[in-house]
Formats: sequence, structure tokens, C-alpha cells
Amino acid sequence: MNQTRRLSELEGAILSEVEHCGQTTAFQVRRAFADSFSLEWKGSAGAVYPAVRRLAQDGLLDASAAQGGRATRRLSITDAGRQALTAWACDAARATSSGVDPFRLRAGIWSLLPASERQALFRELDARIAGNIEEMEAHLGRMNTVERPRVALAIALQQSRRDLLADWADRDAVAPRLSETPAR
Amino acid sequence: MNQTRRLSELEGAILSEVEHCGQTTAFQVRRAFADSFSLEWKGSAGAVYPAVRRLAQDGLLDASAAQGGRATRRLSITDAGRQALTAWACDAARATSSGVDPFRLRAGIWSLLPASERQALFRELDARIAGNIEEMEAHLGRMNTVERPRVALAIALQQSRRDLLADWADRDAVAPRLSETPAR
DNA sequence: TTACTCATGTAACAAGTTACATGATTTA
DNA sequence: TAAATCATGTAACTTGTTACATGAGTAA
Repeated sequence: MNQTRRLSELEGAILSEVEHCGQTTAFQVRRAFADSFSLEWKGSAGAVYPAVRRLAQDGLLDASAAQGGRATRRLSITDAGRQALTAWACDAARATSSGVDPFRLRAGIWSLLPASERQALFRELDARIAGNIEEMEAHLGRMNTVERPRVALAIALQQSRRDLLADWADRDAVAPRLSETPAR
Repeated sequence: MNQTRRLSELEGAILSEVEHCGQTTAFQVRRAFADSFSLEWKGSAGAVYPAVRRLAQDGLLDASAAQGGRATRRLSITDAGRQALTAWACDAARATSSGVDPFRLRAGIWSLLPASERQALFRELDARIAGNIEEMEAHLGRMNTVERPRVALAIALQQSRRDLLADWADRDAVAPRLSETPAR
């Protein structure tokens, strides 16, 4: 019962999900993560089950014992859990940090690619992003209150990536330093 | 010498840094990460040194032995390393994934907060973001070719967060469900 | 000579991944 | 009854974190 432990991002996401659903199982949380457009996690069993156990041990989740033959545990959030979730959600320092963005991280390298390769890459990136945005927009209407703002932000992110790609595509090539063809 | 191993994000970032500097040490890479505005890593020794060793073992980095009394290893990228870096940078599937964004993850919860708390939070978030943008813009001129586009994207991200906050602040409050004061 | 910075590294731990094991229930 | 799905979990592994140990050079 470590009262003042800081929740990890995954733990916060799990608490969010349980809070929103009122009553769920670890399995359904996993599936929600796997189906999500805005979450990076695969909902891997090896991450979710231990995290749920930690949260239950700390009294943030209530994991009621199985009632039938099936080994299902119904999860619900406790008052302490709601408080921890609020504290986690209101952690302004963490909320405003820029996170790990695979696009941003790679963007620094792209100017070093030969122009033709860079242009081809930019076209592929743009096509993928466009498809991703379309997919997200198509599902926006059917999303719940928790997922919708996340996806709205994910769309905004992807849109700003597209804008930047378009911007860069217009500019002249910088002297390329990486000439090998990627071994994909 | 696992030829076709996929690089982790940290390994890619390390290769980028070494490629850009031409000649560095693991220590300087660590410091570059710690000083970076766009990178989330602390440049922790326990991550960087093992990663450098892996990259050297795979023949992607050349770690020349110490020359003086000081135990410094000069790092430089090999041809195989340049190829691996290119492949990593051109991995379109990973580059276009939305990543883990602490702001986006929490945004789903904020609509459940009581209006007064949410407004206070939004003010704090906005102030922090504004400060962060200012800081990044102040340093933009002095940044190198690799860091600058990253920071440009980080600024775009922070700006879109601000826009969204302003947008949401204008709207009516949704029925709040979380009422406890966060235990900060 | 004291303290700071440069520089490398390890140990203990945290928390994620994949792949597998297990078994109940539902559906074709 | 065979297969799919629901459901929980563990084991081995990867890769990050903090905190510490160690020692060389440099500046007050």
C-alpha cells in the first residue's frame, strides 16, 4: 500500500480505462489498448496483468474474485484509485513534456538523405499518415469520451507532420551525407 | 554481428548523434541527450554505455581504444552503421506511429474533472507550454542540423496543444465525475 | 589540496515485449 | 466435436531508470 507512488503511464492508462468503463476485466482493458488508435501499447499480457496486480495491491483497483467457473476478475476503481488517477492526470510537468515521438526523432536525419531517397520517403510517409488520419476520422463518431480527445490530438499531430513534410518538400536539398540504400 | 537486428529508438538516436558529430565519446552523447530539448532520455549511463557496446559489437560503431591515461573511447560510425542508421530513419511504419504522448494520454481524463479544477489545470498547462516554446525558440538559432528539425516539430506539437487547450477552454463543462483534489 | 568536471562502467531495479501454458465457454 | 474466443497468467528477454564506484585531469 505505497500511498504516494507515482503511477507509470501504463498504470494511468489502465486506471483511466477502468474508471471510464465502471466495470471491466484485465482482458477487456488489454483489448481496448490493442484496438486503440491513440495508444502505443500492444496491451501485452506480460505488462497488463502485473500492472493490474500492482494497482490492486496498492488499493487503487478492486479486483473482485471470480464468481463462476471462469477465472474472470471484475475490476473497478476505488476512491483511492480515483484520487491517484486525478493526481496522475493533473501532473502538469509530465503532461507537458514532449514525449518520445518516432517521427520527430528521425526527422533530424532526413535532411542528410540524398534528395531522391528523401522525396520517395516523404511520399511514403505522407501516404501512410493520410491513411491513418482517414482511419481515425472514420471512427471518431463511435468513440467514447476518453478516447475521442486523444484521437483528436493524434489527428492534430499527424496533420502537423503532414504540414511539415509539405513544407520541407518545397525546399532545396541540403548536401546529402548518407548515400547507402536502406537494407529493409 | 547480428546483421539485420532492428535498432531501438535510443540506439538510433545514438547513431544519429555520432554520425552528426563525426567523432564523439559516449559521455558527450550522454550530455547531448541530457541537454536536448526534443529528446526524452536522461542520457543515463546505464542505458547509453550498454547501447554503445551493443552497437560496437554489431560493427555499427567504431570504439577506438583509449590513447592517453584517460579511459576515453572515441566513437565513430562505420559504413554498416550508416546503413543501419538509414534503414532506421527510413522505417516508415515506425516513423508514422503516433508514439507515447503524456499530454494526449491524459487529455481523455481532463473532461471528467470539475470545471474549476480543469480550468486551473489548463492555465498551468498553458503557462508551462508557453515557457517551453519560448525556451526552445530562444535556442533554435544555435542548434545543429540534426536537432533543429526535431525542435521545430516539438514546437509545432506544443503549439497544437495550446490551440487545443484554448479550444476546450471555450466549451461548456461536461458532467464531471472525478471530484477529489489531486494529492500532489 | 580541495573540488569540480571528464569519463567509464556496474548493480539493483522497473517495466515493457514476445511466446507460451492453461483451462473454460461459445459457436459452427 | 472441433475451433474460436474469453480469460488469466508465467518465463525469458530487452531495455530503460537511479544510484553508486572508480579514477584521471583541471582549476580555485
